[in-house]
Amino acid sequence: MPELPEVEVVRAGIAAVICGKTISEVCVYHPRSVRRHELGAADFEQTLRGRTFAEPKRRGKYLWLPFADGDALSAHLGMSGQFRVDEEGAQGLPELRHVRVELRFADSPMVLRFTDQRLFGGLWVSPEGAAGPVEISHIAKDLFDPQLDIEALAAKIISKHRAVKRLLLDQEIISGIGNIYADESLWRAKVHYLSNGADLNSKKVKELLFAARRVMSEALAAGGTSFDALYVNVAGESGYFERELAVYGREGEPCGRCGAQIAREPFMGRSSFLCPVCQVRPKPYAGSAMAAVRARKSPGGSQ
DNA sequence: CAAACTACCTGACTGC
DNA sequence: TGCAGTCAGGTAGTTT
Repeated sequence: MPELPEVEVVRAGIAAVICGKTISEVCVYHPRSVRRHELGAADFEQTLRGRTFAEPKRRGKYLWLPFADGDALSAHLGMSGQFRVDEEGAQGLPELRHVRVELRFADSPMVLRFTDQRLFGGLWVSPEGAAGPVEISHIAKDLFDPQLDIEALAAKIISKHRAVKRLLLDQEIISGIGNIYADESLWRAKVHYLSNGADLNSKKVKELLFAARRVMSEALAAGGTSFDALYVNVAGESGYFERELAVYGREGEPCGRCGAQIAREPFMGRSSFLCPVCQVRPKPYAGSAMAAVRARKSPGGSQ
């Protein structure tokens, strides 16, 4: 499940090998992987030939690989997308399953493969996208972006009457955070995922954002989080941050701070892991929809 | 207009 | 052994 640290590991891995290389051949094996390329798979293959790669970029979980001519190859890994770099005809490689797109180069025996079991990810060409594809202009800056205005971000979060985990996961508010690092950040800052943005003060929100930046920095240094073969770097290797996770995937294990059992609760159609002691559940709003339902069921009753 | 909901996907796993 | 059902979750498009 690639989030910002995993995508950055991939970006750096690609950057180390494709800068200055010129594409000679492109094969699309599954049209869904290029569904965001509006002119279709054949055009995707044809238009990429002869392009020369410059320095790969990233915002949040999106990647774009600029070309020397000002266009770019954009990418999102979705749930299971991977880039793999191998030598043509290399021996002893494990069979790559779910190869969707292959790129070969005029000046190198390297093969760049995009693999994706679940097809949530994809590639497309962004005309004049070298400085930032227009298709991702709605995506907010991420916590590693030196241009990020943390005060403005904190103010935006505090202005929202929505659960803070929804806000962390909203890529139009702050990008790069997915389910794993959201839960880890909330645990570190001792904030319950159901807390409303408006429940928090600026100091607490910034504490949460700094926790998120820190946990993702640590994950990046460890090569990312790998639960299974669904996330690996461009050489097919797993990251080591899974063992450092405090709550995610640790239902029933003791909290590293207080010893209480880590809980798992359904939220937004996925799982939220938290320490029910360190992270105090907020009282429901008197005016919330849930409070209205309770009031209707037990008129005059109090919570 | 903001917020919430749902379709898109495949493989691993569970229960009968 | 087989098979239906469940879960994993990021994004875009649709509905409320």
